[in-house]
Amino acid sequence: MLQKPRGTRDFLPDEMERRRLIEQRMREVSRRWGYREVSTPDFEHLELFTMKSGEGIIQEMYTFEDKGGRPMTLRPEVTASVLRMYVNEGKVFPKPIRWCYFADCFRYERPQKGRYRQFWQFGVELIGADTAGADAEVVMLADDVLRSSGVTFDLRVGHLAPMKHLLSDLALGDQRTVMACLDKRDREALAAALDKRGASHLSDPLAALSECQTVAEVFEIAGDVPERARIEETFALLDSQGIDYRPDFGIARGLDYYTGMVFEGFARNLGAENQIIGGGAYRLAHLFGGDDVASCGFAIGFDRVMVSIGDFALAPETVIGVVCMSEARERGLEVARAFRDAGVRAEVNLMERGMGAQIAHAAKTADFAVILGKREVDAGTVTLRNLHSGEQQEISLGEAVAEVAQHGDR
RNA sequence: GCCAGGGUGGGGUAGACGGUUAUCCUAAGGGACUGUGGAUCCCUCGACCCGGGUUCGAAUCUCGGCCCUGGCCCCA
Repeated sequence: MLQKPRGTRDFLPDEMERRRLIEQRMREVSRRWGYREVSTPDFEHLELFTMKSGEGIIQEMYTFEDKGGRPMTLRPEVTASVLRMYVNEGKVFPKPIRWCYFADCFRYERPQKGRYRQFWQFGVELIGADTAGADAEVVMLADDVLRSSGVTFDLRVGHLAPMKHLLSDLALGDQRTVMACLDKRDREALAAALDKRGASHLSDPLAALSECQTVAEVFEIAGDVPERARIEETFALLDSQGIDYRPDFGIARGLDYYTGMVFEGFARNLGAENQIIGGGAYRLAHLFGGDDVASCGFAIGFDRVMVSIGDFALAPETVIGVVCMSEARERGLEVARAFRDAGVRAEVNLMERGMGAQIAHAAKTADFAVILGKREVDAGTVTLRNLHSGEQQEISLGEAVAEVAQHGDR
């Protein structure tokens, strides 16, 4: 049998409804903060992503040439596209710009728990506000969105400035290597990397930086960095709103374009792939030919959130099954339409089965059966049978619709 | 790319010193039943992941691949 491609998934209706529900909550929370949804192409010029992240990521992407020989790729993430869109057509909008998105992305990686080759991200980008308030808003929104989904998570917020300040004597490439060790919490590799570069004296301060429980401790170690006021203000804003997070100045996020505040979130009940959100302040627009505008955003691994919260019961929906004998087929369509017009999900019989079999089927899939035979057609009535209680009555169509509507959801 | 464990009808499974027509449950479709229920009974549908090898004979042994699950690396 033909299999679906590796790392992809099929979603049955129950799961699709759960996904739509959570997705909708995320959108709704973002909307309330003023973040309006945007959409960008599913594929882009390959160059967009190599400009942002380097050539090395090509092997992780679904790249192809279009029929004109242009190098293209299915998007591996959304931030680059949104910033490209900003440069293309968003520059004239009043700042700050608040956008959100929900989109599937593609990466050619080894699938494992919570990691798929086609996966969905919900994210926001706040463009054009270079302030502590902007940094704090993005973290607070992330917290709000994640809470709305019902996922249980730990949030860690940091800033790159103290770490970079300590590493300022090292070459840029060396800084990156050391920061990667820090990000991974690999103290041995960290010590080795520093030793090799004649910077062993930084080992203890850097390790201590990762362990800091408060912002005050950070500056005892890193000294009075220029970003100090902004960092203190950002964290004070988070504290003032009771956001549940831990300061973590060991977060490096490994990427060149992050410029200041960075944060991550982890689901408590997932395995190796437990990071469900990552974000921070960055500068990208200038790479795509725009102004060097400050931005801040996050991306949530939607599928991991869904894995983390697991299956949950959906709100039941009242369903009626139209049971009709062959002489009532057209009447059955009229009756179904009346229920649909009233907002009720109505399914007509299509199987040319006997009445007993139709009712048996309706009993499995519906809450009410609306029975139509010669008698009802002649009398202009319907027989409404409650499939839970077994009670039934022969009444007018209008009365039946009212009865079902009043019943509400199961 | 690497490591470990797996793969039998749609779902769940039995069968493994190699040997009849591959077991059972469930789901689905039909019938008993042309005006009333999920019961019961009967029938039907439907599987050994793919390919090579060993063998008279492979679901079973062997090799390779694919896929799944988890982990490593990576994680924009």
